[in-house]
Amino acid sequence: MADEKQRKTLDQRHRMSDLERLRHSCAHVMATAIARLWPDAQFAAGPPVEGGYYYDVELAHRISPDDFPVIEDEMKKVVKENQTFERAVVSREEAIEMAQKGRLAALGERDTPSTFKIDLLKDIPEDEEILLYKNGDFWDLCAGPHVGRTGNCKAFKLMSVASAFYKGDASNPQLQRIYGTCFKNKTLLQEHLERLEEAKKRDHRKLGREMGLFHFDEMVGQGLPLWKPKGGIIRRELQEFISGELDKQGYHQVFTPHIGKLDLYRTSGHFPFYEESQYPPFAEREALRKLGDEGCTCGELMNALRTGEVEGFLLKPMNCPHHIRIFDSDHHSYRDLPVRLAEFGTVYRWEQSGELGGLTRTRSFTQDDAHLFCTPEQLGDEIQGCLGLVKTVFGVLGMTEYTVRLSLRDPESDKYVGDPANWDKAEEALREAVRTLGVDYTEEPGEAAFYGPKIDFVVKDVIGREWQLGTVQVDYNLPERFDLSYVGADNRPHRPVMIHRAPFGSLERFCGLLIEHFEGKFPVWLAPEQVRVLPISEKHNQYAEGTVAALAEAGVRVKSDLGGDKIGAKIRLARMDRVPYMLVIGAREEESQNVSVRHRDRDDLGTMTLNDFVGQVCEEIRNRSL
RNA sequence: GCUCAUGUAGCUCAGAGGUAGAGCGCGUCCUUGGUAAGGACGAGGUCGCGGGUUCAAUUCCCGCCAUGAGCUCCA
Repeated sequence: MADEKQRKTLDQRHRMSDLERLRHSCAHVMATAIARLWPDAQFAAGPPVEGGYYYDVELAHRISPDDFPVIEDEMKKVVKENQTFERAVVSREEAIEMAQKGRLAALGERDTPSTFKIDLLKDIPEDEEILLYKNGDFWDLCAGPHVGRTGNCKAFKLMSVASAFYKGDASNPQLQRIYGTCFKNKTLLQEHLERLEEAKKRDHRKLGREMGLFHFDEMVGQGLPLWKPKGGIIRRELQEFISGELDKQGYHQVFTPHIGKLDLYRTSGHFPFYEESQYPPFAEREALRKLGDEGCTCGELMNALRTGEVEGFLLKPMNCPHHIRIFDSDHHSYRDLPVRLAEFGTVYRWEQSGELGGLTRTRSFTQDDAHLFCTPEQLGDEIQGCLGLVKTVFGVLGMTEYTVRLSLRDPESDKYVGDPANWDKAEEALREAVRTLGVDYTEEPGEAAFYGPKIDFVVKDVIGREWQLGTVQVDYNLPERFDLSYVGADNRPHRPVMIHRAPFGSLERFCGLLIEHFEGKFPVWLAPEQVRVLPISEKHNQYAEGTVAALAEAGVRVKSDLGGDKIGAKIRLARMDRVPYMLVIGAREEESQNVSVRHRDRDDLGTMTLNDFVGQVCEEIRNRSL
């Protein structure tokens, strides 16, 4: 697996774009500057990444953003010196000798060897040649390629410093990772920095607070979102939208408790296998009392829960076991299949504290979950149905910026359960379905769940992080573990295949990305407040209230601003609240029984009768127009 | 979970070893104004929580909690 990844990066290096080549070269310029400032620096890897580059360094001095100007000044000198990037092919022995003398990723020989470079050398396959690059006195182990001269790195900036485990392994030491970016010229760099600033304004955490959509409360707990009334409206609208689609596609909605007996999860295999990422189980009161009387320790209690000696309950980390028990509560003939059970199911997972963030990663979240039980023959059609649903959902919301990932098993690994022949069938069924979908997709070997392959829809957030939203997963494992069966045409029992699917994935995460996608400017059907009525003076408050009543009667979410502000201020406020429609009401409107319509983005839409406006807005809501 | 940073009014932030300030928001009053900010006055803070150093801590030190970035993880 590590080799696989290593190989991939190597491949990518040889296929670098011009910009990546420039950024990769800038990483060397930065390393040169750091080596001048701190000669004891030990460098690991320094590749280009989306938006820039980084270089990992081990250094006694803790680099902070305060050091950036100093490093950048030194980098400017290196750029000004306009050193040539020279490529050298050396023997393995020569490379190792240089590394032993501390000569790699350094400006001269040192007392200490270039430890990380020695280790990286070991990872280069025997049949591959060893490449070094040098600029000035700075030699580095590097497959390249690079730009011609350091003078090409004209427009760069150091962005941030963080830490990263060496080779991405949490058991390895942590290095300081310094991020920078580089562009062909200063204008492009400036534009990039402005884009980043703009993007931050769309951050769902910022907008969520400003717009009063959700709240995280220290007293409630980390990663446990509270949906406020306005966010609640968005969530409810999304659920109603999905429910409508489910009805069309022959799903049955079910409701299940938020907890289940540990035995349920022992059978599914999730306990104690995923114990570390679950809220701890709780024992029955009687059992606790008895163990307490016996002077049992917490450790002993946990062990007893693990072995099943003491029965306990778990907050549900997923909905599948409950749905499986619903399926299994009836006898099924092949004529009944597929059975499609759906639920907006809230699940609880003990995510690592450092992983939590806004709505995108939480400890309680609600999946728009469903489990389909079908015959092996039905699998292909059912997958296509699921993918179609995901595509429909994304389409209605205008989310076109997604990538599709087909996650397959790693044929080398033994972590996967089930019959390889079934895996082949499932992978082929998914591949076939995603092709039919007509979108670009990437195949990712080794990314499958342990119980089956899957297709994920992935969307980026404002700072470029990728998040999995919609997912369709094939599962041969759980039907086996729960010994599910249906009666076939041959009157004999057969094992159904299960599909797990969720178009949104998690409502929390989806809403987070949706907020960023719309910049808080939701389409009318989703907007918490759809229309605001703005009387020009208090003389028209009564007519305004009548207008509000008429809209509310028609099912429109409407409010009025009856305060003493001037109309300009009221408009400003409504726009900042991102209300789609504003109705300006004054003497002229009251006289003619009309309303003046203004849109948050399209400005003045002219005057029309209240009835016409109600008709238009209701139509827009009904169609879920964008 | 790890590394680093941050935590001051509802929000955005300034500040200094001697118990606090701005803008916005909020409240009251004046203004009744035609398409992105009318005016006056006022209320609001145990300076995240708990220890320590000090005559004195919101400020310095330690621990915890929370948030952010990155890494690791994600059934």
